[in-house]
Amino acid sequence: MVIAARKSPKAKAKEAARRMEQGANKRAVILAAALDEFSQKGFAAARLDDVARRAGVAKGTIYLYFKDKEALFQELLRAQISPVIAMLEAVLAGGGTDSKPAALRELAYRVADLFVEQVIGTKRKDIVRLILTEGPRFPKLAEFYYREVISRGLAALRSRAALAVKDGELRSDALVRFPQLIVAPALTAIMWKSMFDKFEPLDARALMQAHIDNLFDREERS
Amino acid sequence: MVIAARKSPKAKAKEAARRMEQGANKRAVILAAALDEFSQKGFAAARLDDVARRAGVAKGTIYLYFKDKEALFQELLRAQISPVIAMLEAVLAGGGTDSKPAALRELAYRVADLFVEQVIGTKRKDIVRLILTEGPRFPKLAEFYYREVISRGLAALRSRAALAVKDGELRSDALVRFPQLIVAPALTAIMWKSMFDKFEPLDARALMQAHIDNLFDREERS
DNA sequence: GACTTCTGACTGACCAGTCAGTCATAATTT
DNA sequence: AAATTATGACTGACTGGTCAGTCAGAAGTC
Repeated sequence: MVIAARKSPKAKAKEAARRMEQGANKRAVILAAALDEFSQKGFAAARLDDVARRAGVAKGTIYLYFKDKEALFQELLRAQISPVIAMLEAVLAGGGTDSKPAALRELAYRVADLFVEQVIGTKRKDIVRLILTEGPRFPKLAEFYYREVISRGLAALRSRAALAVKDGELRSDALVRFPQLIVAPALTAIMWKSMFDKFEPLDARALMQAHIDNLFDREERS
Repeated sequence: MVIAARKSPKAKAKEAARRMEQGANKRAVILAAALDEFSQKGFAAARLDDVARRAGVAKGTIYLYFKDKEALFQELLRAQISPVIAMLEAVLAGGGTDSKPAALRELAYRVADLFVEQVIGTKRKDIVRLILTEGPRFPKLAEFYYREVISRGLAALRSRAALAVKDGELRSDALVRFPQLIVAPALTAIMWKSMFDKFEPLDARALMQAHIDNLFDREERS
C-alpha cells in the first residue's frame, strides 16, 4: 500500500470529529444521569458514584468532562436553561412585531401552553426546582440566573404589560409594578407537581388559563 | 446536713417542673440553632457540630433531646408550622362568623398583612422555604404538610371563594377551582426574598396588595 | 453517694476526587 | 497486510477528609 505519508488532513479531521461526537455523547449521557440524581437527591446528597453507575461509566470518566461535582451541577443547569430562554424569547419577540396590539392575552395563552408543555410536563421542571432549591446555597448560580433569566424576563413582561395598560387591555398597573404576579402560578404549579401531585393531581394548563383569565377582564371569554 | 426525708411531693413537682422547663429551654435553644443551620445549608449539608456550637451545647446533648438528625429537622418544621396554622385559622374563623358577606377582600388584606409580617418578615419564611426545598426528599414530611396544612388551607380558601362568587364579590369561579392562585404570590415572594432580594428588593406587602386588587374587581379602590 | 445531665473525644461509614494501569483503536513500519 | 508502536479515553481501587452517632466519664444536683 501507498506509504500514506501521514494521514491526509481530511481523514484526520473526520477522525477528530468522530472523537468529538463520541465525547459529546458521553458528556450528554453523564449530564442526563446527573439530572436524575441531582433532582432526586439534591446537590449535597447526590453521589457521583451513582451518577457514574446510572450513566454506565466509571467515576473517573466524569472527571474527564467536568472539573468537579459543582461544575457538573452548574453546567447541567445552564445547559438546560438556555433552550427554554431561547424558546420564550422567540415567542415573545415573534408576537411583538406584527400582531395587533390587543394580542397580549393570546400571547399569554401561547406562552403558558409552551411552558406547561415544555417545562412542567418534562424533566425541565426539575431543573427549575433545583434552581429554586439550591439557588440560595450557590450565590454564583443565583446571580447568573437573576442576570440571564429573571431580570430579562421581568423586563420583557413589564414592557408588555405597560403596553397593554396603554391600550386598555389591562385596567390596573399592578402587573407593570409586579410582573412577578404573572409568573407566580407557574412556580406554584412546579412546586405542587413535585410535592403534592400524588395526593391531589393538578391540571397545570387549566390553572394557568384560569390565572390569565383572572388577569384580564373576565367578561371577555375566548 | 439534714437528711431531708425525701423531698415533699410538692417540692418534687416543683423540681420536676423546673427540670422540664430547663429541658424545654435547652430544647428550644437547639431548635433555634438548628433553624439557622438548616436554612443556611439545607438538610444534607448542615452539620450537627455547627448546630451544637451555635446552641452553646455539646454535640451529645442534641441526642438527649432528639433521636437523630432527621428527627431534629422534622420536629423543627412541625414546631414552627403549628403557630402559623393556628394564627391563620384564627383570622379566617374570626372573620367568618360575624362580619358582613362582602368582607372577603378585607379579610384577604388582613391575612396578607399577617403573612407578610409574621412569615415573610421573619425567619419563618425560611421554614416555608425548607419545606418547599426539602419536601420532595422527605415523603413523610410532604404528606404531613399536605394533610395538616395544604388540604385544610385550600379547602378553607375554596369555600370562602365560593361564598364570594355567590355574593357577586368575585365574578369568576377561577379561585374556586384553583385556590392555589390565591397563595401563589406568597410563595413567589418567599423565593424571591431568599434568592434575588439583594439584586432587586421586593416590597412583599405591596405585591400582595396588588395581587388582591387584581383578584377582585379593580374599580373598587380601598 | 446516688442520680441526672452533659460533654467532647472517638469510631466507622461514607464519599469526592485521584492516578496508576488497561485496552481498543489508530499510526507507522516492514 | 502483518507486525509494531503510540495514543488517550476509560477504569476502579484507593486516599484523605468529613461527619452522624456513641459512650465513658466529668459536672452538677439533691
